[in-house]
Amino acid sequence: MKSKRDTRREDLKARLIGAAEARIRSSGLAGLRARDITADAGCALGALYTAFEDLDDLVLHVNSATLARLGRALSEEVARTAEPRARLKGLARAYSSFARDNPTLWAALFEHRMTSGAPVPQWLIAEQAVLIQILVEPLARLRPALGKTDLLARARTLFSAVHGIVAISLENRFIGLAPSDLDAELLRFVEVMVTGIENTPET
Amino acid sequence: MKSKRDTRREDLKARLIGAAEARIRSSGLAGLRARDITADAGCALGALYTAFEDLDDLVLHVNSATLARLGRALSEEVARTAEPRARLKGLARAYSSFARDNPTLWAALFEHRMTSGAPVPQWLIAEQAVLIQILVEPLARLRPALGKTDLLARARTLFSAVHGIVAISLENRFIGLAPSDLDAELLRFVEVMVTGIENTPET
DNA sequence: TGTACATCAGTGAACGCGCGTTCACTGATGTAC
DNA sequence: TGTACATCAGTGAACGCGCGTTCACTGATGTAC
Repeated sequence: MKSKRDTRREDLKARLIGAAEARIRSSGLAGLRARDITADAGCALGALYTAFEDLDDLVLHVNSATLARLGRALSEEVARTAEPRARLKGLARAYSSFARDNPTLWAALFEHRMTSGAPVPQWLIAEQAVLIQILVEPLARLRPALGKTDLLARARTLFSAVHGIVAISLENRFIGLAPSDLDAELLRFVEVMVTGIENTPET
Repeated sequence: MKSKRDTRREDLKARLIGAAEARIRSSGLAGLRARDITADAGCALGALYTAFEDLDDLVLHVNSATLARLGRALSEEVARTAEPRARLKGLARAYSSFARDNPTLWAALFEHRMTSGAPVPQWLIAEQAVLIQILVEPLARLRPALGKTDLLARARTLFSAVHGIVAISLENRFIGLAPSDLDAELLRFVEVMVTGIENTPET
């Protein structure tokens, strides 16, 4: 059974992740400060460095939690819609909704860079891979003859394209679609993509 | 005619922009330092603040120069290929090449946020709009019946999607296509999109 | 169960430094006559 | 053209502060008997 120390430690970690998440939600990743987080979490500044490697490490854990929530949102859509075309459209809409509802947390997934310049750790990459698999499955049903490698490439392209459309629309820094037109344009886009993927001849 | 003062001033601005550009090219936007720039430009630290509002303002001017170079790269492709489908594919490839050849400058276009949290100034937005117009023209020839608003929406979607595919592939933080597969996948993608745009019924 | 000691999670003041921006100064450029 | 004065672009040392991280300390938790 868990020692009191272990329980406290886990509780501290959870409070720090929760506080960091709330701060990113309200002020964005760029406004994240160690002092704010620890104050919100009700612990000393130094405690952050006993629970996590450093601030980057904490952000990675927030991103992990965000990926998990995104994964749950997409899985709900999977449970809701079986037919491949409809499911892919639903997934695009779910992705767009998630990004719109959690703009700063979602942005942190892509904005965050390690201070040291180190690459994103493998365990986070692996968590991302799970999401791509959600796309592979309906694509495989649309193109049963396609090999694993091709399916993965198609899934990544589809994900990246949908992400680009959502990202450029939501940050209003570059010229993108007005948010009101986003979902309609996104559905049209996925429709076109899916039809294309179904009918494109093998290469 | 220009006074000696005006000439010097323009020269100073150009040197600062050049130095900042070179620094972003080699170390990325995050590594940009006022001291490095002015040292490279051969002027005093304070000179930066006589030539530009602040560091953000200088970065905006670098981004403007980058947009201009991107615009020239795309225009060359326009001159090379008239047929709409082939031109759109060529533009996607040119965009991907530009991003690959100028990764940090290209990334700065999307990464840079005003320190003050102010929005991107209108004059920069206007420079971006010109690039979207390059897509509108061939799309209009593919779908002559489509209205201006719809064409613009289609152009923005296409741009955003291509951008997303390139962006996620080039930053290797998120799961994207391997760079070696990028161009092939991009061409296939544009092919599918264009065919879809040609054939999708009016809404 | 109770006591004595050991450990170590958590504390928070202090460190250290990076870095954008300012400002009193000066020497080159421009103006007036 | 030449001289005297005015302007102001450019200088660079100094400012100021934000902020991640450390570390000597302490009190709560765990262990041994």
